[in-house]
Amino acid sequence: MADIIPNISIDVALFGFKGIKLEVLLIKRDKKPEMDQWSLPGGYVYMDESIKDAAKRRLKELTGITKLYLSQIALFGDTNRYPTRRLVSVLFCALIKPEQFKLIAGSDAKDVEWFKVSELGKLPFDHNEMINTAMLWFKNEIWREPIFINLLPQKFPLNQMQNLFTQFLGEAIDNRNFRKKVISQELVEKLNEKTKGGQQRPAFLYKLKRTI
Amino acid sequence: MADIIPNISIDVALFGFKGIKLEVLLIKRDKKPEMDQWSLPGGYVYMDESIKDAAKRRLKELTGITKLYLSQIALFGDTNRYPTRRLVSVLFCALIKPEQFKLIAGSDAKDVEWFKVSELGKLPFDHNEMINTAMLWFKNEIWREPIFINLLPQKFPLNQMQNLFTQFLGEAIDNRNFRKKVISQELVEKLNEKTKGGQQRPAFLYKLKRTI
DNA sequence: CCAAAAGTGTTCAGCATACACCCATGC
DNA sequence: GCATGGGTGTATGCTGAACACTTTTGG
Repeated sequence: MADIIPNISIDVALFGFKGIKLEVLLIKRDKKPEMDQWSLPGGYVYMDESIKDAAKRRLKELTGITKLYLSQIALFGDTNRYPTRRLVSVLFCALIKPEQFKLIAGSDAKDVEWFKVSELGKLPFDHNEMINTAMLWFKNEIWREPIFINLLPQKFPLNQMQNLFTQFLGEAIDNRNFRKKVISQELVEKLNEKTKGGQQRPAFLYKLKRTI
Repeated sequence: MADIIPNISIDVALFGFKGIKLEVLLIKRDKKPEMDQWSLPGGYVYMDESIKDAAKRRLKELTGITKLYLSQIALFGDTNRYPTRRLVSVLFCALIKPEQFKLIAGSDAKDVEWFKVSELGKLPFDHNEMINTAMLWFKNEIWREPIFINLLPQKFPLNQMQNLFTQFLGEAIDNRNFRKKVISQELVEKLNEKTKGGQQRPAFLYKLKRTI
């Protein structure tokens, strides 16, 4: 069980949403190369473990969560993507509700934290490209399989959902059309509750009718 | 240049079309395991070569063709997919016009031949699953990016094109709707030529207006 | 009463689907 | 003349896109 595949790694882009800006989980590296830099959490694959199982394991180590939507997005195989040796990496993405778990900085991380996707600086290796690839992938999937709904809390106003969609699509959405669409597709169900404590008119809360 | 990445391979599903049935290229293995079995052509990745370059190189070795649409489809990473050691394989697909080149059985193949996709038997390893995955991928892509048009010869009657689409989609297509669609999307252009030598009414030939 | 966000309907165009018959040729 | 595949048009419904104003609350 201790043996790892020497030239393959996995990286996990874990997205979360707390109502305003889409965020991605980064760890502060506690090993070389790129010691102390913030980067996507990665990991190796054991010899007797499938690639996907390695990603699941890594995700569990980070969040404690086991049952989760996890999708293989792309393969990064350029010769020079990793400085010290030839390493091919498989990118996985997952979407979580940050409220549901507590971050755990594993043995190879000094720290772990959420960063707003729109405010990221330069990350080590090809990790910026990985995040861009993931965002593009979500953008293409967004109406085919609205998996991003896993990011939303149990109850939420529709404007929050629309805000989330907007960030994936990278462009404005007409709110009337948006409401019609999510209701006609039976993605959401209206509740008899409203938001409280805002400075403006309270909004009805909705819950998801589907899970993926 | 001689060193290879020990736990990664690529496999190439090369599709061709001669007017009737969709075909896939298989080689007769000249090495263990599965000696003498027909299987997808595969190969290893050199240490100083990107994954995609390895696929391109392998394709060139098989067909002599260098400029070609080549797409990474999926990763096969189960622990037991290869009998003698842990091997993760990246599946690539390409679509070619069989008329344009001559098959070359490489050093690790006793023979190389086209097989009708609909008539394949059990292949070694997970190669049946690979072909199914590729077919499904094409089915999903078929109208978004009609790459399969690379399979068609320079000039072809529309019924041949429709036949090809039908095989990818796995269901019948209404011929009036099909014609309207490919013409309105400007995929094809009508020529002033007709088929000859058939037993029935000659058909107008078309050529592609787009390449991908 | 004012600022701020919530909420609501209609129209239009384009596209996918369904559907059945006549045409041109070789034999 | 008949068998075989080639070729054509219309009507309908759905979906996505565009578009502006009224409502409700807190301060």
